[in-house]
Amino acid sequence: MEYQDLRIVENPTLVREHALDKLRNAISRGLYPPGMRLVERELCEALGVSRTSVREALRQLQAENLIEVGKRRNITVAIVSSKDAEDIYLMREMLESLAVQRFVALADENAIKKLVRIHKDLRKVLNKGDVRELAIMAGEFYETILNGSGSKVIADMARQLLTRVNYLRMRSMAEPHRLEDGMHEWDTLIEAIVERNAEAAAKAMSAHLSNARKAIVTKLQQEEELAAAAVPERAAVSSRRSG
Amino acid sequence: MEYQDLRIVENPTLVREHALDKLRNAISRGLYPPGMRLVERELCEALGVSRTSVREALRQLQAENLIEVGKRRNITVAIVSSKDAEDIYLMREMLESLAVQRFVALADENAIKKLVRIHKDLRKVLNKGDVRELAIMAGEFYETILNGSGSKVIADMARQLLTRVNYLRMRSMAEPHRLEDGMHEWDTLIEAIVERNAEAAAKAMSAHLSNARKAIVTKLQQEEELAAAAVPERAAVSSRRSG
DNA sequence: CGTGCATACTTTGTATGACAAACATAGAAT
DNA sequence: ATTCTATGTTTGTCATACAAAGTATGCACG
Repeated sequence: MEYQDLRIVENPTLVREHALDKLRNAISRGLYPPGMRLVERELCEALGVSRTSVREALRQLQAENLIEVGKRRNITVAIVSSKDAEDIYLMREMLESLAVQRFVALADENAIKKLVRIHKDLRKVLNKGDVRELAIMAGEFYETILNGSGSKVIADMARQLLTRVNYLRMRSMAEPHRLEDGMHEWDTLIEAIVERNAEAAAKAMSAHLSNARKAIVTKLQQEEELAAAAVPERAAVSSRRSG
Repeated sequence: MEYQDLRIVENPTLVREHALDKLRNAISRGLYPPGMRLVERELCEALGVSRTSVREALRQLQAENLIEVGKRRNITVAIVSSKDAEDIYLMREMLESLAVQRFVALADENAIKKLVRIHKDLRKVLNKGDVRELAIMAGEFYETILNGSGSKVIADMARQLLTRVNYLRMRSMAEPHRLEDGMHEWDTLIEAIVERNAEAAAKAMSAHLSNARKAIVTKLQQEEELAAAAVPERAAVSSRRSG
């Protein structure tokens, strides 16, 4: 007779993982906005952990492109340029349309029901106008699809990209026009998923992200032009006279 | 008048970066093969650096999916399953066909000449049959295209994927049949690039990676079946009776 | 006034040493 | 042979320490 596998799923949550999560969240939801300087000792205090752990977390954030190390070694929250955003959205388009295609092929009824539920909740929250909550739920929406795509490789990569543009997404949602459009695109997407039409679902996802890309890139370009006009040149070089 | 930017490009090569490079290379070229256990203190000795630096390097490798941390916290070189390999190659197909498309659109004569030169060298090395050197040059080939794609975001991601399957690529090249095919595919690709036919180049790249994918996935599946047959079941669970 | 220099502070990179917790190993005891 | 025990190994975490580089402060002097 065989013994069953009774092992407890150990979850001693490493300190560095905890720190990593906290920092990643802070960045992705804009609590630490792009360009903000991150000082190790301050992070230690904010997180209540040692420098060792903070530094290990920072190395992971660095590999995830969420922070940048300047030439003077100082660490700042990464700034996503309009060009970067464009490429990231192109990649999301490829990855997530593939992911949703697989989701439709693989998902059981429960997964689809979950998606439909999130979608309904989204509608409700939309009417309330709470952008923060909306962003979180939209995140759940994507997450459900990624989880159901059956590919850890693709899901991981898509998640990483999503995190990088999460702050931009949130700000983009603040514009009511884009929100309405996005909701319609989601409607189409959900419809295709419920009908288990993989092809249509992939197309819908692709269209949705393509539109989101255009909106965000346009907005970023405008901001970049404004910034360039306001500070004629060499703005980034002189670190002194910024205040 | 503007002051020129005279700053010296500082290159104090951080110890942790050095360690990271060394480890990444060791893994990607199979010196540390998949599944190998990595012990921090041994790495310290091998690299001649402190545990602090090794651990920071390990965190980056972890974020790059080149190593895995087991439930017992032990670190091993990541094993790429046939399924992972398939997904990675699908992503490479998407990314690198896009990259080469852009390369053709953007590249100056020099970049193209460089590519042609590498291609010629590849032919020569192919006849000599030195697989290691071949793999390195093929890497340069891809790297040149990625650098010329004009997108840091895409290039980074593609590089990361390439690193993950680099060991598999090397082993795949050991099979002469696949090598010949691959060379022909490269011929087609180079031809399209020289003619500055972006569309054709993208197609050629896609076809090449698709073929490479099939070859590698098939091979991996065979190996996995063999391994499964040799060790009936629960092989991964009992860490004791393996020796 | 502001120019220049000296001094003190800050931040990062790196190394060490310490210790607990989780495991693994080898003997010892039954 | 099974179980218990003592000992070693490995990782996770912290606290320090210090050098190098950069930044800020402040003072003296023409």
